[in-house]
Amino acid sequence: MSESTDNYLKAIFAISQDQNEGALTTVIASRLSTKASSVTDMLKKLDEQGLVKHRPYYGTSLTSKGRKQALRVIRKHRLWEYFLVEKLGFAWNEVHDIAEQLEHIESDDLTTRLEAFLGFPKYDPHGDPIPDDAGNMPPDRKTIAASTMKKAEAYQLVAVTDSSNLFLQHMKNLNLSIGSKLLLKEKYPFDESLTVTSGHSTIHLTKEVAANLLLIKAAKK
Amino acid sequence: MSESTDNYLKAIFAISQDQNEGALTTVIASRLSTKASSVTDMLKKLDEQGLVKHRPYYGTSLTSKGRKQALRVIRKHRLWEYFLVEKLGFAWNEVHDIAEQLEHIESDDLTTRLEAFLGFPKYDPHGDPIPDDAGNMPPDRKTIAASTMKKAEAYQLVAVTDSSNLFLQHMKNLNLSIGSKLLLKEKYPFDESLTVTSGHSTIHLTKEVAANLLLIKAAKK
DNA sequence: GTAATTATTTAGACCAGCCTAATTTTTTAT
DNA sequence: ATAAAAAATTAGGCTGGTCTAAATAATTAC
Repeated sequence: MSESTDNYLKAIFAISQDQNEGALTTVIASRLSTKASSVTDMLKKLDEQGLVKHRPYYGTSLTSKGRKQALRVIRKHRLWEYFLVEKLGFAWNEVHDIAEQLEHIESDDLTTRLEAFLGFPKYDPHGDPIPDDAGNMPPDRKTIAASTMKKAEAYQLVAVTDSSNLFLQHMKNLNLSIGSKLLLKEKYPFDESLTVTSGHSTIHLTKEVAANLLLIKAAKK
Repeated sequence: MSESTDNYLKAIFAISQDQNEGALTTVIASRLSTKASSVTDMLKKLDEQGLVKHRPYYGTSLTSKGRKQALRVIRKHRLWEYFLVEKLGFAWNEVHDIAEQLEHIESDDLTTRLEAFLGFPKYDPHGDPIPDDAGNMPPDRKTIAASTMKKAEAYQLVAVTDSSNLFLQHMKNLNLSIGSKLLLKEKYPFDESLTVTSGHSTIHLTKEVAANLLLIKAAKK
């Protein structure tokens, strides 16, 4: 399993996640910043190895073998992100590229020891679930977008839907992070923006921002 | 800088360490388990990049740029080894191959944070010195081989000269590890073996083993 | 239903890093 | 000093993964 193989499997997994159904060649290409012809070549090889099922114009999907491998890589990526933030003190918007390298380290023993060392975390610093050794995701948290917050209810920010550095940086500027406790203060129907309080500060969330923040109801405090 | 480049630089560095003077092509080849012709190819490229100075039949040596890069890789390798043993609980003879992968992760920020997280260790689990950020090795400890131990003197095992898995495994069987406190009990001139005590147990060291154990004088206890 | 657009594949090439086989250069032995 | 041995290099080829340019297939627009 080369690093390139891992990256293709991860990309196909991610694409099949949000847009349901198979991943189109062009979509894979754009996600991996590569050319469609390269993707065609590679998919042929992955298909031969039994990792994906490739059907032109319809989409490529992972076989169970491919999905298992993709989950292994995602597991490693998220555990390392957790390590980088919780143990080494990185800001959560700085860790992606490093985790992108660490996820390719091969050693099951390392992965299980790392997981134990970290205290068996279930979600990474972006709020994404960490698969267990068998590839099972932790139970879903019933999250709501910040845009649907209600007054007099306490919330906790547990995940974001946009993990781009641009958005992560914006959150940092707003002084928001995973774990922040939020209360709705005001809603502005005109532009669908809202203000919330987090601790002692008040934060204004535009419609675009609010849509990307996932919350759970929290014990009032 | 590719992983392959790193590995060549490391190999040349290590060879120049023990056998003084430049590394011969065949020696590099055998150390990297590759063929002499491949080494020739690669040395040409490294020379063009200003990382090594290659002189046929005489030996290849690192330029200061090459040495700097080699030390960066060695630094990462040894910090990761320390991490694997001290934080993840690996046995010290299990960590080499994993560190061999981790050493190629690119991020100076990661390296400095890791170093701080580990408490600025000066020696790795095999007793090898860890270069600092600028490539400086910690001050030499004046070690002696176990074969020159004297009675009524307390010693501590701080390093080994053979880091092969075979030797490391043997040490584990003997119940010896870095940090062990040793006292000479008896010397047997016939086969140059000796017996030492470590805590409450007595250990018999053959000539071959004793030559590979490096000790410092320790406070008596 | 034909034309235009979009998606995909093929053909041929490149690069890093490795290989084998053959050859050349240097060193060593006698 | 010459022959044998050792060290190094060259020539040519392979693989994985990528690319560009050209060709083909499917979808969509009208």
